[in-house]
Amino acid sequence: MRVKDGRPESFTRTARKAQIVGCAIEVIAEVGFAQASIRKIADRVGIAMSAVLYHFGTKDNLVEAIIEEMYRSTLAVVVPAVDAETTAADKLNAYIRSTIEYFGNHRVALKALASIGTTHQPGDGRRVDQLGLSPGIAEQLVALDPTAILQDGQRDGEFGDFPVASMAVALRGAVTAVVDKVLREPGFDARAYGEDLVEIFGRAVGSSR
Amino acid sequence: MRVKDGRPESFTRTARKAQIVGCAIEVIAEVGFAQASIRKIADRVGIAMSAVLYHFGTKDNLVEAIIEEMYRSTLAVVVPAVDAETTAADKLNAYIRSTIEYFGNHRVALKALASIGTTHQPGDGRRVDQLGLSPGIAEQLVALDPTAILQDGQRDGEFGDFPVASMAVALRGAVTAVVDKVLREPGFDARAYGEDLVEIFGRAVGSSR
Amino acid sequence: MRVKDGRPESFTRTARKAQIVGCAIEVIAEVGFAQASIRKIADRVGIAMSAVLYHFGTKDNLVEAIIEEMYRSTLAVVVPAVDAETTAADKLNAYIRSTIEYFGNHRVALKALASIGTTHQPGDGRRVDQLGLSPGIAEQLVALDPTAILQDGQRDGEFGDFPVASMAVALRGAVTAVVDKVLREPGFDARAYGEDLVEIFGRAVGSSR
Amino acid sequence: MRVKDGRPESFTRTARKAQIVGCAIEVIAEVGFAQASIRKIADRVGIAMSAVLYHFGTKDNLVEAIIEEMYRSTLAVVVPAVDAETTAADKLNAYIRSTIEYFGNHRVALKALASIGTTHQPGDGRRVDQLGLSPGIAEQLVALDPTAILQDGQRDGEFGDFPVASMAVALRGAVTAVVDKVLREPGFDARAYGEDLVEIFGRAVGSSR
DNA sequence: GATGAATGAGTGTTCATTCAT
DNA sequence: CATGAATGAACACTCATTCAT
Repeated sequence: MRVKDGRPESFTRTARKAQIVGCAIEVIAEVGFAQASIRKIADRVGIAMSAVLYHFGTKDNLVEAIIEEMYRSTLAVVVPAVDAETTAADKLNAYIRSTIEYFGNHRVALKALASIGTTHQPGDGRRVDQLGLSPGIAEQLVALDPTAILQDGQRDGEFGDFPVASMAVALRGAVTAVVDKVLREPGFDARAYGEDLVEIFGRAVGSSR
Repeated sequence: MRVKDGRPESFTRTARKAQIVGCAIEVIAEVGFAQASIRKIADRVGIAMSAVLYHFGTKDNLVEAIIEEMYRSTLAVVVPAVDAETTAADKLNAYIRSTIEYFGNHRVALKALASIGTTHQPGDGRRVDQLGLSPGIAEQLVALDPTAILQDGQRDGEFGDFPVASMAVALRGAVTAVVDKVLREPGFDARAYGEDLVEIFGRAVGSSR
Repeated sequence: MRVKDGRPESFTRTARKAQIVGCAIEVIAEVGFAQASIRKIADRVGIAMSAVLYHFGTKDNLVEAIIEEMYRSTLAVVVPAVDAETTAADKLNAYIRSTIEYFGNHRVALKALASIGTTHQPGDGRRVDQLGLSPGIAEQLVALDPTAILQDGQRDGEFGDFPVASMAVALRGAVTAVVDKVLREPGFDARAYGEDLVEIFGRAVGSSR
Repeated sequence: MRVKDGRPESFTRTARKAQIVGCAIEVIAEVGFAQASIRKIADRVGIAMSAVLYHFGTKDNLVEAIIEEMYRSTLAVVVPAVDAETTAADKLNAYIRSTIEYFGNHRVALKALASIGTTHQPGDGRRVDQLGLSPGIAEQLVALDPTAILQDGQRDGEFGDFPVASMAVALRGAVTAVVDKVLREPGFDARAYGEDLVEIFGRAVGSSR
């Protein structure tokens, strides 16, 4: 609607939008999504409430921009880390370590995302996990699911026998648990927990190494 | 409020409150906490909006009652199951199985609770995880943390060597992951996942059995 | 939604709603529908803006109530007047006189209705001329169309030969024109205009009288 | 504004303004005046919203330009048609036919004008029917009032006896009624209705022809 | 015990207008 | 000539809460 032609956004505009997204994440993390009104977000940026809507048109669009930004930054950390390894075991460990490292470094954004995830209901029919999936993002997103790594490891005989699907669910659950921990206990040592997970799941998959 | 003396609540009153709590859980699960207004809850019960407030005084109080009810019903399933067993390994398995069974059977309530957990912000200073902790509940609540079981198993030589704290976090994460699964995939087989978890964590704790 | 059972509205409620409808008509007539906000209407009544929405739920509902009220009061004047006559010529004259008399006496309401008619766009798919048609109203509404009278008069030989459909359109146009006149020229003598119309259209239909 | 000296508008400028007026008419006809924002109009033209204001300074000015344009085009059709005739009866018929023909051919513009007429309220004190009266227009405007024709016809004995003022009002009402018809019933045959009006009012004025 | 009426604070959104470039 | 950024006022609507009955 706002985009009449294919011309890319101006630099100024992109910067402003990034600034707004950043402030929105902070506000949501602090007061929760339900209490994070556009006005409060605008106040944090230091602009008028209508300026936020000028840039995003809708609160839904702003939320989508936030989610997309979260995907982008997560992938930027996890994908290179996993791709740098060759064996399944090393990839699995890289997955665990990089994810947990990211979680440890982005507590505020995570808190915001968690709040959005369970609270927000998009105006169009979409579910909240269908937001932010711009073309570039969607194809990379499989990288955040460890299922492929587990399958490869089993096929190549690197790992022992275990139910892959359940192992993947358990692994993602154990990794995601760090978010809660990190939010509730500011002093929680995410890195150490990551190392422990490497050991625990190393044993669970029966790594032959 | 209105309870000037120590006289316990009348039966009618208790029943009404339970009914309201039940409907509130349903509504919250369906539309999310942020959209679950007192009016919608009252409509579901079939009474006037002000009747809800007559019973609970405040929305915060209603939320607290919901959370307390959730704790109570969870504990009623998990505690007996764990207590029925004697060895640490059996207790651990009972913990996993009963928790997951409960999660599988109370999807609606879980959805509501998840929505409350990340959305609600009590009017008084308290955090959302400090709600619903009436005296009877609080002392039982350790039962929902597997740390004790893991420690006992290690002390008695039933389990091998592993970082207890991290294992507990991972275990709770893996168990809790079933909530997401169950909410997103209506056909998800929670029981089977529970059995897989028994096997996976059996190996992870190096059960000498 | 608000109506849980079939119980009719309380007297107080009905009176309040009528009062609001009345004030809304005044405000719309004065500033035009587009500028007639709920707040301004509430201010005129002397209640809070949210009280208006408490009673009508939606601005659309309020508009519909206004239109229904207009239909009701118009019909209450025109229908008895026409029914009191027997010959087609007398019915035609009664139609012209009663309609114009009503228009002369309800300038404010007419102005409001005219503004609504061309400005308002209901939120649901309906067109503005489909609003306010509660069962009791809809069936009486044909009485506001002179076509039947013209046809009867022609069939019975009371009137001469003329194109009925076009005559009906012209007649309604000539009658409705009084609204503009009356609104623009406060001193306009509607009654005299009505008598002139009786004469003009008497000649046009070739009344054999 | 910006026109410091008496220099007339440049050709480009005039063309742009005409283009904007044209698009504005379309948009207003489609969504109604109340919903026709400057942005939507600008989008239709394919220019920036602020460009519209650059040309007209104010929305009120744009509206005035629209109304003036409507007057101009109506007069361009009706005036020559009436002037081409010599007798009062012929002038009357030419008035009816040309007006209705114009209405039949400019439904979109009429819809827009009708919406403006009842919705718009100019910022300065003026009424909406005082807009668009640039010097050239104002003096010609009497041509749209059939009163003079009726008077001449009566004076010269061409017409019979009837109340001139009321006849003029009725005639304009009957003619204007075609606008409603044409807007509501896309298939309405305006030309045939015009011929019927010629007959009906021919009889009503007692044309001695 | 329970209700209907009413309220004030807050929500997202639209809009005409201004201004530096 | 024309634009994009920004604004403040207004809008319809939702909500938890109060209170007399």
